[in-house]
Amino acid sequence: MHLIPSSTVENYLKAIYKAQAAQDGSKRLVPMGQLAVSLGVVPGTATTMVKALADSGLVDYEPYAGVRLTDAGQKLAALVLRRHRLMELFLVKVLGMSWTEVHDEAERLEHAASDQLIDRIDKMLGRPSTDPHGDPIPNSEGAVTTPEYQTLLNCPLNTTVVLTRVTDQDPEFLRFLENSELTPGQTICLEARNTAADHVFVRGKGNRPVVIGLRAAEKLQVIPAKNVS
Amino acid sequence: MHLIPSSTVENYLKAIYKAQAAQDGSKRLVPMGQLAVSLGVVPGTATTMVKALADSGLVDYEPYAGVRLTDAGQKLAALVLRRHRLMELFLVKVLGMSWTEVHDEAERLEHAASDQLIDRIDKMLGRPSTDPHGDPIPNSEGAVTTPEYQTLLNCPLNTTVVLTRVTDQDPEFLRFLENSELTPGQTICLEARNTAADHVFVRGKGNRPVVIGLRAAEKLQVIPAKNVS
DNA sequence: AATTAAATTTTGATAGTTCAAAATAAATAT
DNA sequence: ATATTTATTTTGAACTATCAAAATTTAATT
Repeated sequence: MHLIPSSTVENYLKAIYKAQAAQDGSKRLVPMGQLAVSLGVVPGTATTMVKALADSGLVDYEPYAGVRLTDAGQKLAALVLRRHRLMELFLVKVLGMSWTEVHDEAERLEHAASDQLIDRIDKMLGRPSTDPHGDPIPNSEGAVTTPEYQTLLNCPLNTTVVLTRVTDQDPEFLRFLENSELTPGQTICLEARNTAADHVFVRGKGNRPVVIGLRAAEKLQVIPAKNVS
Repeated sequence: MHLIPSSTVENYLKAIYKAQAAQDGSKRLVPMGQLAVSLGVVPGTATTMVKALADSGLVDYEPYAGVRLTDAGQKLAALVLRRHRLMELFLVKVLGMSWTEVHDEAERLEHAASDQLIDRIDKMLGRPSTDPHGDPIPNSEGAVTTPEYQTLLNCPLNTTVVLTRVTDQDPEFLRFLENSELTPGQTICLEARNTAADHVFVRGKGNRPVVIGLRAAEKLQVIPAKNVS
């Protein structure tokens, strides 16, 4: 019944949260198989844990259908993401680590840092709203406002846009972006999109043209250059 | 046989290390009961874990006698202490936390921080040799030089000395010291020592006289004021 | 030396997290 | 609608870390 939020529990909640966020607003159930894959465990393990989470009231579980966070689970997950993202930004801003490599470090520290420490970091960074990848940072109550960005898949052509968020944490991918001058905050311009060829043409800051596949293009979120906040 | 150094393993090694350091140089065996108490577990638990540590070659274990770190165990323990102490200093120096409260935070972070992060912190702090409590910081090879300080129990009377190390991490005790202006680095003077009354008289910086018991006095380590390094 | 007391080890159980493989349910294809 | 594929759940087992309580060993007393 009463489960102390261990690292494992926090990771399950986080994975469910991200899966829900990825599929739309929320509502829909996350299938067990997908959850198991994202956590790197065998399906049966996910079933077992999810049943325990359901007993603790952190998720709703429908056998053979999937899981969904309850309000309590949602809040807890958001607080884990808050710790993770503030930690990432801290590692970049204060310790000078590369934004391409902070993910794994933060992945471990997020379970060890106290709320007090996190709040201190938050204050030191000036209560930031996004992390180095452009992911929104939930507040200390677990509330987040996730702006609806366009991606390079659906944004207008030949318009100046600002690269705002990168939804993939793979260091290799991030290093590629860095080498291509496609980093969050950069002003870029989508010059062509070819569905048949499965690629898009982006012109980055240094006027450098880069070709990337549609799968990767979808991971780059942008806003029109005019309403930079 | 091959045991991955979990937080638990690291904590056992650290506890054995500290017990050895507390009783003298090393050599002698740490009794199981003492180890169990310092880790907050039941004696049988300590026995079980220590046998596993012995199987991994991290400790020498003699039934009914006690444990002692092997060279491998010693090195690992020192590296955990390195992480802990650098983390403490970092929390104080960079995040502005109080030296009286960083212990528990570091206790958790020391198991999550990568060597890479620790080295970055080490560099940022200028490769410091001691933490906020005056405890020496092992180098990245696990080597430490632990100076032999005197304590308020055996230092000369009416001599100016520098409070150099405090060997107790209890926040309440540390806050008492802070309120009494007895913090590491302060110049103080031991004006009286009374074994019968179980107390000593110290005059701190602001000329403020403080009386403390011998048990507490033993936790305050000092060096003569002249050879401040 | 014999007895008592204290410390240590064993034994049996439990909780959390995981896997492998068998059983079952749901979805898809024939 | 029946068979087959795919996804999910169950079952049985393992591993880590722990405790309670019984058994044993060592140390201390009488």
